[in-house]
Amino acid sequence: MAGDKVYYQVITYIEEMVKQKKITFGGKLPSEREMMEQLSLSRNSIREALRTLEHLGLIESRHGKGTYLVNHMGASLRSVFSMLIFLKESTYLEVSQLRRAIEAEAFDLLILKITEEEKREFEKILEQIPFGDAEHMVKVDRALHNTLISYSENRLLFMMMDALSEVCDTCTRLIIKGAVEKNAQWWQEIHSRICRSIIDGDRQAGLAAIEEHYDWIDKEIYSLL
Amino acid sequence: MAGDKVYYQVITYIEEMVKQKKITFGGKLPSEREMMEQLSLSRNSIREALRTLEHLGLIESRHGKGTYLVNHMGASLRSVFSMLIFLKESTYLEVSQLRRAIEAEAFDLLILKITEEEKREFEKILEQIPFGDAEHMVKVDRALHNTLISYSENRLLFMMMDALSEVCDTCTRLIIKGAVEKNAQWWQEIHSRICRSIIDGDRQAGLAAIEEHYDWIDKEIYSLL
DNA sequence: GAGTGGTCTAGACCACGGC
DNA sequence: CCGTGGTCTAGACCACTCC
Repeated sequence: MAGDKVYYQVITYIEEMVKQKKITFGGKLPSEREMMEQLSLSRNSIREALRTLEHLGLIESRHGKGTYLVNHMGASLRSVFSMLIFLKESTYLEVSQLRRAIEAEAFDLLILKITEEEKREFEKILEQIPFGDAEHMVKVDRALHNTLISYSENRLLFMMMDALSEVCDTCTRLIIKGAVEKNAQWWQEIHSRICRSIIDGDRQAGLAAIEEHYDWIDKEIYSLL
Repeated sequence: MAGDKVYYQVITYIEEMVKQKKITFGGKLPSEREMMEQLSLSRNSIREALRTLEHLGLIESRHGKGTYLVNHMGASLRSVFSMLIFLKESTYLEVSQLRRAIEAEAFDLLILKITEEEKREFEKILEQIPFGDAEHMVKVDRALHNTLISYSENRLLFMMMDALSEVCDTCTRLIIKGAVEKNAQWWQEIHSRICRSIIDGDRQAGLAAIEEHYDWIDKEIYSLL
């Protein structure tokens, strides 16, 4: 966190306030004009620093209200990933491979510590799989993957998956819709298998289903290029 | 990438230049004073925008020289992860679990497309495992994990692993050094197994070894808390 | 209307890099 | 010495939110 530029003073200043718990998430920071006095810096420098922190996901400036301490690190990750894709420094296929890794790991963690109550959640999802049109199935798909990740109880995995999902949202939607239209039965089956393996605590079957699920997605991505 | 704030004009401006290939990585952008004229914005706004892009990893301002288009997205990721840890919105254990996921996936990709030449690289590493002190073994460890990831040919996995590694660098170093001192033989064996499984193309054995490797790290992290 | 962020003005000086 | 980024000055006006 070190640096020679002036705005690091602002960052340190805010970090101190966080450390000493003078502000917590959702709390309001001193106004720009107030920080200006307290740190004897120009408003320019204050604002440059705030911009940095804003894009780090630590604060949010609300017009007419003030600057607030928030936790939007997820959005930060998202913008970095978007930039990577934009600059072609990464591809959808690479993103998909990372998603596969995260989902498999989340599944592994989930299987170890899932409660009966959580299992019932998956039973509900399982029931919803057979019915509905493409739109409905996209929803069920999201619900399943989301629940899987969140019950893994690893906030980092959750945040990563969330960020990555949004990055290639349109791409994914296209693929999923294509899938449920062309191959609805297979799609239903693979998701049912994932659900059931969670409920039954069958690690091998679950991982295999996830593999198959992503193999298919990767194949589709490949065919889109 | 939309937004109402003025500095989005600057971002769009630069994005356009990138799209039209007027500048490439390493290239120099117009000076702040020049952009000021071209976009009819104040220098303040230009600079706020540049700060945003700098912390996104897209540009770098060099004092006395100018602003350059770069690719430092890795550093951006790193700072977000550091912030997460700093704010206790994530833990070393969570980071370790993500690393495990990435490494397992990289291994999977690697196994599919490794060349004979690349295998020889792992043979070299394998030879170096038995010799040396703690310091040496830390180096070999790095070399192995690094080579594994980079041969997976997924730049995203590589970048993620790189960012995550630096975030918990001191923590990891401690653990590894502890390992090679307390349990050198086990440490050597597990790394040998990873190498051999790559050379032999034995997916099951490799994944098992990686699991074991990270199980041990997680256990150590747990005992540090 | 008071307070706040968003932006601008029209300059200025310093520190750094390259010629 | 010149161009560049880093920072500052001492204001200003607008748009927004809350009371």
